[in-house]
Amino acid sequence: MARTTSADVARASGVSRTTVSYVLNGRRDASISEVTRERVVETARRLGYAPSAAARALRTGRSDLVLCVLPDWPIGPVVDALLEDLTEELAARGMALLAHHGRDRRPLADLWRAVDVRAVVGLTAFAPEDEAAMRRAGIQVLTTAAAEGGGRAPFAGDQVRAGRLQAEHLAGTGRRALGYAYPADRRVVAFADQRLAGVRAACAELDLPAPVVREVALETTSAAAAVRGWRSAGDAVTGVAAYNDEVALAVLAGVREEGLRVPDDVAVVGVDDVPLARLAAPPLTTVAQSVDRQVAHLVAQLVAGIDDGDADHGPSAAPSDLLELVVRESA
Amino acid sequence: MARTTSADVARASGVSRTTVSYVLNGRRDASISEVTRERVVETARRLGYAPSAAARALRTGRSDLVLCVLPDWPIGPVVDALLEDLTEELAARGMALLAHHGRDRRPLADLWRAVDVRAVVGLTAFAPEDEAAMRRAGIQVLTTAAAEGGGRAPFAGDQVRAGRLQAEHLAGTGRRALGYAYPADRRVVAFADQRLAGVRAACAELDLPAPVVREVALETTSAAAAVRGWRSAGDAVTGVAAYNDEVALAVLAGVREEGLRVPDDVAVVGVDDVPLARLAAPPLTTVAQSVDRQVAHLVAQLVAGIDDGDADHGPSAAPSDLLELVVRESA
DNA sequence: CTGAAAGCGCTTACAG
DNA sequence: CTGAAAGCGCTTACAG
Repeated sequence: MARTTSADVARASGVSRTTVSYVLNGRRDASISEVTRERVVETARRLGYAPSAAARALRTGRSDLVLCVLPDWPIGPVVDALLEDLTEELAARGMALLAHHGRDRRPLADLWRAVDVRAVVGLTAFAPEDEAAMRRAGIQVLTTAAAEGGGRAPFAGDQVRAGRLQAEHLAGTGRRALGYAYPADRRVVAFADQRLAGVRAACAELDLPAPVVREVALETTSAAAAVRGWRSAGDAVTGVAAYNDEVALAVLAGVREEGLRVPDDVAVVGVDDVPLARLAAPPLTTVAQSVDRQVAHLVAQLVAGIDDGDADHGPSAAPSDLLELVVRESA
Repeated sequence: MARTTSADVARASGVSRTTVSYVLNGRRDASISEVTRERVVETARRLGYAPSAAARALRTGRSDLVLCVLPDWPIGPVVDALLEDLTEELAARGMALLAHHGRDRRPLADLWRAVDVRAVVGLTAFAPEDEAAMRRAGIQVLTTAAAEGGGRAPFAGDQVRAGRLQAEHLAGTGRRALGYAYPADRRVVAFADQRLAGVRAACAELDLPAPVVREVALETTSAAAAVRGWRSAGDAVTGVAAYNDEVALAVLAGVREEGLRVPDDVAVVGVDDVPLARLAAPPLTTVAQSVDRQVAHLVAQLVAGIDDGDADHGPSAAPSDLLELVVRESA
């Protein structure tokens, strides 16, 4: 059984394909009689007619598909929320969003065999040749990735400031010798380095010694080893800034393992405020990132870029109140 | 600057579009001289030629795009791994995978305006009219969702058995009055109900009283209230099966809050074995699901369905060794 | 070994 | 108010 085409609908309703197209695309200029309109709509419904996206794209020269290329690091609730919101916003503009989950370094070129896209939203940086090729093909490219070495992370606000907030809080509660719990997951180094830079900068400004960096895997033994290292440093570390809440939870376990107490012996601060942070023993002090506001900001930026067709929208300044220290009991 | 077409490549290399098409699609039957072939390939590269997916799809009548419709519940590492593997497998077959993240109940029909797809993989059940429409349009539909009321979850192995394993372990360590910590997140009820059914079944078989079900949100106060409820039940509950590790961690916090000890006063078992499970205080006993094997099984099933074009592949039996109890200190 | 031509299903000036 | 016709860029019998 062949696919239903607009010609089928035209024949069945006794009009030309032109009229079918006008009716179904709601063009107001060509005034079609109400009777005809209804007949066409009804026929299309009855026949289960779905226009060919390929034919439309070929004819109009533009696609209604926006592709979102996901980053290499594990995607969490922030990206999830972003995708949902972006899907919604684009749908309101007649566009559809689909996400590419390939972790492979395979060039995007392979994808273009399967789909034509109107715009590509990168939550990660593109290979320069990929980006050039896309622009040459007339695809609009929006990247939220920071320039190499820039102070801004792909999104999620100002990572450097997150580290700064951690160190300032630790210093504010009287800790002078700080440790930094660096993540073992290599996919995440770009974030980690920026947060660590923030801790370093704060230490320098506050006349504290530079933080003692130790890698902490998500296991008690790894964390315990790090804790021993910190305690036996020249100045015994009394405050630890962790890359994120998961790492902070590992540090908590390591401190327990070593028979020390939090925050009396060692204070610990995380980043993210995951749901589990408040359930930790003791409840974790952390830097929360406002997902809602971040996402709203990003979506607005992307939609603006797509609306005016300007491919050169760099990331504009994020609202400055995206980060917030949540003080609980661990520091 | 207009887009580069196969006609441009043909002109620049002094051959016909036929030859360009043959060369670029690697058709062996039409024997093209090696010299010509190389010239065409080189010219295409130099011009940055990318065939129009729309034109190809229109002409061949088939698309190389496979769409994966994601479920309503929060996507975690399992789905992530699945998407990666599936992307890889399909790429090897010249197809591309893209994911749809819309949580909306908006009909899929809107999506067909933007893309033609070869197959749709549903990690969630489709509305009957959506599914019918897709099949009518010649789209292959593969669903991993269990039939309503069926014993198998969308994927991720046998959820009923996970609950069974929890209850059996608790009973095996001498607990007779069991509690069930039901999740507050409504998106996850399908899973929760199956796991709970497993706990119920095991209790019945072992001649234990039915489990006392309490909802537990991811907050200490909510969990503490549940713990009080369990302790004051007719038979004071001494073992709790939690929906998953996150909920189990909340129960741990609630037990602490009430001044009780785990596992001496109350034993707790989770499901999932998330990285944080081993970092809990005390380390969490849980039912691990082998992500790798699950994913491999699912991917094989889906790829088989796409390869032979048979849309009627029901979920075949999963390997039985997907679930494994990991005994740590909480039970 | 290579080219001219048809046709996939749509949209849209243009003519009536 | 509605229709006939062109053309988007490709692939593929078919002819040479």
